[in-house]
Amino acid sequence: MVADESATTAPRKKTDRSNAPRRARLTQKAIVSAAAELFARKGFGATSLDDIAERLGATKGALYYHIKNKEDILRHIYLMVLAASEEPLAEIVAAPLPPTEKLARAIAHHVSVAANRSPAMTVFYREHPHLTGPFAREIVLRKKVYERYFEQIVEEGQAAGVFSRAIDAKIATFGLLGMCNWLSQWYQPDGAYTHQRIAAMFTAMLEQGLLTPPASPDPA
Amino acid sequence: MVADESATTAPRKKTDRSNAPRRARLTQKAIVSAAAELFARKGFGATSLDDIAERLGATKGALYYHIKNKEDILRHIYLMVLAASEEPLAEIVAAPLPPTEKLARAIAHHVSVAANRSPAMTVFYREHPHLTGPFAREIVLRKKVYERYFEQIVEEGQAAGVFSRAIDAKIATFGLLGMCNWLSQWYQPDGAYTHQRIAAMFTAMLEQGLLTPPASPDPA
DNA sequence: CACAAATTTGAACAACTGGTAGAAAGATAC
DNA sequence: GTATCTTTCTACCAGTTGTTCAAATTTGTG
Repeated sequence: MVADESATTAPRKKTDRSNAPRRARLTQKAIVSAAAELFARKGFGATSLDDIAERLGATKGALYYHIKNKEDILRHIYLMVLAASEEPLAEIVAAPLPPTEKLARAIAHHVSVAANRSPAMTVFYREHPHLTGPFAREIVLRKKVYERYFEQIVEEGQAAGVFSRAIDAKIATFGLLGMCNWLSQWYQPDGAYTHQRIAAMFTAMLEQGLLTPPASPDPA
Repeated sequence: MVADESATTAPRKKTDRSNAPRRARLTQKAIVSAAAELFARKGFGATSLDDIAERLGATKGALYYHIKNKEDILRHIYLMVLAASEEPLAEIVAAPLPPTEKLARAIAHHVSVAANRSPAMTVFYREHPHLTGPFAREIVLRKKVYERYFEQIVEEGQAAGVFSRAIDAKIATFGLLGMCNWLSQWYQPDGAYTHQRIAAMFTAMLEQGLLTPPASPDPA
């Protein structure tokens, strides 16, 4: 185990790099996205830096040239999710649209983020206890701001009379967010449903409900 | 702080042991429920057996008299959740009720489980990758069976014409389950909402939707 | 009291953890 | 070629992990 044939993996010396590049370039982005997958699958606490390095075909030591420490990787995952989420939603809320349309677009946006950044999203809603210091507080805050946008849309709809006041805006918001966020538990990119179709159905469910309209007195 | 008066519920065998036992008895149930809270808060991978033992005022070694190993604790958490969930739902589905009523009761049941067994539920939906072997497969199966009950209710409603066919039953099910399961992320037992009220609003949302009924042509 | 069974202890263990230091390799420019 | 800078590797540290186990302790019973 100690005496290994180092000749087998001997690094090619000089210029001839015509062969396939054995070693993929190690970047911060690659580390973060590899870590996101591992964190999503095994959890932050159970994933070691060795695991991450191995997955990238590198060694633990190399990681530390690109990242500060383990928590720093987690930080980058959170920033990645927030960067993809916040701005588009803020634009939708600010746009001059009827509440039903705002809700539809907001759901489409959120579902799309959840679907495309699936591992990072899983981590986002699972590993926040492992963030410490001021950054942890910042994330909680930004998450609340994000969720508040949805609540605003619901409230707007209620004020305009298009959404029922019988349902508490806060609970409605938690409900619709749960619906979307739960995607990360079952959505498969290569599955039978596109995220567009899922978003459309979620919107229909939330706006019209499951019940068929009471048999309208429509004489043929 | 350590010694609770178990005398109140003590089955009191023969000799009168009216005095309080100095050391709280270490039981499998106590271990599992303490572990559930810690797993929910810090994650399975980041929670050590020392943490669990310390919380119970015992030592790590003592745990092994009551449980086989760490994964065994997790197993018990899963069994606990399933035991509280499966049977009541099966009864609701089998009962001779209209689909809308079945849906309402199923949601009420599920929300109540999620609200009362909060830490265990959090663990249930978060730590399944840490289950290994045949037991892991069994859990996946039973979870699917459980979720299938909800799907059945939706399909039943569609067949009866009371639920719209425009919404895929599978997606509707994932949506409503997400709504309920997300509770574990925000529900606080001492908060402003009882789980009954939450369930009622979720049901209203899912059945009628958020939209106010189209202004009925109701003169006067 | 004694005696046995049930329970807990505390130490030991091998394996692994996140993190660090420094040498070595590779690339780039002169 | 030499010099410089970036990137990766090896080796190691100090601490923690899950697990085992013989010995000590507590408990129930006669």
